[in-house]
Amino acid sequence: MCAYVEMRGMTEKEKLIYAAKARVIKALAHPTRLWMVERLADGERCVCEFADDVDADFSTVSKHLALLRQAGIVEDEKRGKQVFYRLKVPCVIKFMSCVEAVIESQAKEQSALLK
Amino acid sequence: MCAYVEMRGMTEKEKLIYAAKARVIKALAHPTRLWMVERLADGERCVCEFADDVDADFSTVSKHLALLRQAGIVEDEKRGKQVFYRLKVPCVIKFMSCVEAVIESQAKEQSALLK
DNA sequence: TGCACACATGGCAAAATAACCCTATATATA
DNA sequence: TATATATAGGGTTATTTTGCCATGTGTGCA
Repeated sequence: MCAYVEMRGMTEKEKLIYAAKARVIKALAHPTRLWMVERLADGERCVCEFADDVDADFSTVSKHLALLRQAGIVEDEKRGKQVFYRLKVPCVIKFMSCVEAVIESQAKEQSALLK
Repeated sequence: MCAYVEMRGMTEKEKLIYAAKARVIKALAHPTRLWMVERLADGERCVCEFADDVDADFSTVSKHLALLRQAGIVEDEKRGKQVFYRLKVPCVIKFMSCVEAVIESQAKEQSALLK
């Protein structure tokens, strides 16, 4: 322990809150799920559309979408034989530009090293 | 496969991009790391401050911070015996309000079920 | 010079995740 | 009603992540 004044431990309530937040973010932390979320920014899509586009088993795609639904990021609606998914809280899309900023900052650093 | 017109598979380049994005988001997808990132919004902190606050081994805290650094989210600076961490791309903080919105949306739904 | 502190890192075991295959369910359609 | 289609969910295995311990490194101080 270091000799510091202002100590502020993580309370029990905070632990629960941050676990919940991490759970939402974790749902976005997968290439396929991230891609699907960004596609949903353009409007709803059914599972089979994703299954065609993504190079993965149908059941894998279905499970990814289920995970996003459980996290509260998307919602689904069954119409006929198909199930359509759409963004429930569209603000998640806005975050992507920041993620890109992180990557660009990294890239800039990397290229600076080569000089 | 369903009978749909507009099919747009994930290109190889997109796979790389989304893997990179997911890597950044994954760095945030942990309760302890998330908590540390939010604390850093108030200014830099040294590792030992976190170690005092977080209920985990010192080495665990150090590894979490290393992971955030490798993801390009924080940067560190050694001053004397201590290493100080600070946010490198502060926009990540703005995302938190959206994550909270997701959780509130979920909570609202849950309580609606009880009526 | 030697010691104590602040961190980082390698190794390891447990836990969580991911992706496949297979089966079950619901809905349109013949 | 039988059948094909669209999707969900269980089971299993491989991979990744997590967190602790032990150890190594650098820095200030006695």
